[in-house]
Amino acid sequence: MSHPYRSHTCGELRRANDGENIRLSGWVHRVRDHGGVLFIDLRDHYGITQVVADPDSPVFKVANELRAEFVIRIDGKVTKRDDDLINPKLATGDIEVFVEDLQVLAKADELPLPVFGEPDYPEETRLTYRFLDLRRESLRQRILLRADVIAALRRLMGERGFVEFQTPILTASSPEGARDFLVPSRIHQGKFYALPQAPQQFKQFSVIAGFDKYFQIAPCFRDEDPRADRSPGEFYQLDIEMGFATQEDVFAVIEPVMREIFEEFGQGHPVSSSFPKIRYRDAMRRYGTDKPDLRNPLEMEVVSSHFADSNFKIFASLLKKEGTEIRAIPAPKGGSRRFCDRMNVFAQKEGLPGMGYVFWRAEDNDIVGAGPLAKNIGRERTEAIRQQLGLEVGDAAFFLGGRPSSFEAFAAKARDRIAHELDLIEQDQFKFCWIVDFPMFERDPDSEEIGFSHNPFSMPQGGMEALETENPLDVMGYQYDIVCNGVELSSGAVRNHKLECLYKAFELAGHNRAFVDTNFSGMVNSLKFGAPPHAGIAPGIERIVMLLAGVDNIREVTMFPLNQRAEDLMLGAPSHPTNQALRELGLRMTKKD
RNA sequence: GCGGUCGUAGCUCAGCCUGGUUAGAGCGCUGGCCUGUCACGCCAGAGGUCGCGGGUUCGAACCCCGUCGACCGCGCCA
Repeated sequence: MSHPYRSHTCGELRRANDGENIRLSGWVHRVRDHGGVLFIDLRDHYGITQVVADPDSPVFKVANELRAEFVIRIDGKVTKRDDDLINPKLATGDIEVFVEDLQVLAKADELPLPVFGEPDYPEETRLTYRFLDLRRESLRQRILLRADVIAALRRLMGERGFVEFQTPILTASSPEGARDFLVPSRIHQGKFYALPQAPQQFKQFSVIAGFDKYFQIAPCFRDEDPRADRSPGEFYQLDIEMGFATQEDVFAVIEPVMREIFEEFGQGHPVSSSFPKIRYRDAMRRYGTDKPDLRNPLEMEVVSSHFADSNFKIFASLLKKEGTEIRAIPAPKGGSRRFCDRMNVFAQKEGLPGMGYVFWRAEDNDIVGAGPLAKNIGRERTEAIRQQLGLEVGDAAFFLGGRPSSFEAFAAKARDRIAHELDLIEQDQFKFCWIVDFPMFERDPDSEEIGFSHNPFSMPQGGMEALETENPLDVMGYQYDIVCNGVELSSGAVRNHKLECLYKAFELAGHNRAFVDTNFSGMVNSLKFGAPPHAGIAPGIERIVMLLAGVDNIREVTMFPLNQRAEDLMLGAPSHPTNQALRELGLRMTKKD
């Protein structure tokens, strides 16, 4: 036996190895002690093999001392199992190994976190003992899935002529965007680096430098509060930028990459054959959100005309104000008072006064709307609404009114809730779409001032001419999001590579040239020396893997995540610096009040 | 910064609404028994400041106030 630890792995032995003398190393997954005979499930990266010890074995006594997660090396003989003893759940279930020698390579204390059986454990424990958590099959498989996805992305991008570059981690603070992580400079005391929120500027420089197709599995750092689908601190993007490219060129690259990834790793669930393009404005109107879940078939419709000057005074008077409308969420098969009341209560819990509804039932061979709202507006208007929404007996519709911005967020939730309750969500598939034509500018509701609504560096549709002649609020950008099952996977844009046009865009957002020159000097400079038209996108890696793995928490697809309070419980980060470190950096701590 | 939910054995949870003997169950752990299990089985045992502090009460896991923590959400994330 030449190797000190193993001749085979724990996932390798088959019936064909019957009779061989072999050596295995691994963790004691589980011991089943029958007094006279002892079964040890031995586990390594590759699988589990059943090891058997009986009183005839020279190491029977040692085997009796084994506990969960001991690391051992065994020598033994592979034996074919009798037909009635085969374990079909194990890849190695046709055989077992009779142990002849056994060495304990490392003992294990009583476990703070069991590996076998994977019982639910508090996340704090799982993060403190992440190395144990990672021994558990389900987390382990998700981390391996992530690795496979990243490897496939590299392959797919490479096949398309994209070249992977590394960009700086110690870089400059960007005045726009999220909070930066700052790193103090020792050489320049009092100055700080910032960790990149994304390699946004570097990827543009790459293309401006003439590298036609850039990509990177890029680490991004943002000091913002976490959510279930948003890790505190750091995350990864498939960062892409292309020279001489239009919006359509970016779509043409990303669509097949996404489709291949989701088809290969998506548990066989079907993937949209084409990715429909939905204008931002239409998405907000139909779904109340710019990241619609297209597995949900419900679409809102504007039904203002049916309520104008009607006897439903709340809506009728509402509609007299500027910028208001009434929208209906159809609810096929939701036509019971019970269901409608439940949704109304849901609306009230969400802070609305309520949600009006009509439901339709059969009456004397006729379809009649029921509910207080139907009574108020009368039979004709109720019927017109039914016709518009294409609803039948047994269906219902819910109504929201006011300025769209005041109810759209709730409408999106309600649409989601209604579809879930009525079981209308199409399960087990990936439905993609593009959201396009985002507005370049928006009016701040408080200050009334016009600012960028998205990325200031995006190319406005219509270019300079549009900026000079159109109402800024009507100008749209070449900006786009890719959305899958209601999850925003990424944003992208055609970049504004014309300096004059960039100045003009900032001017409309209330910033003069000096502001742009000061805050974006690198970008401004790069546009002065022959910047090609270019465009890009950056899908979030974790979001993709979450969808593929079917989990709704980003920490379930991250090997060593920070907790909700942005702490590393294993290594104790963040931690206090030493006085010497502070001195070298020229920093002094002050007390927080 | 704000809101919601939760906090009882190492873990998952019951008990709390309606205060009253010794706070229970399953899993895990320890010991014993068991020669074919693979979620092995059987017997026994250890293990609790009911998150913490205060209040009400003759009496608090239970009611009230405060506080700490976890998770989820809002703000934030161009």
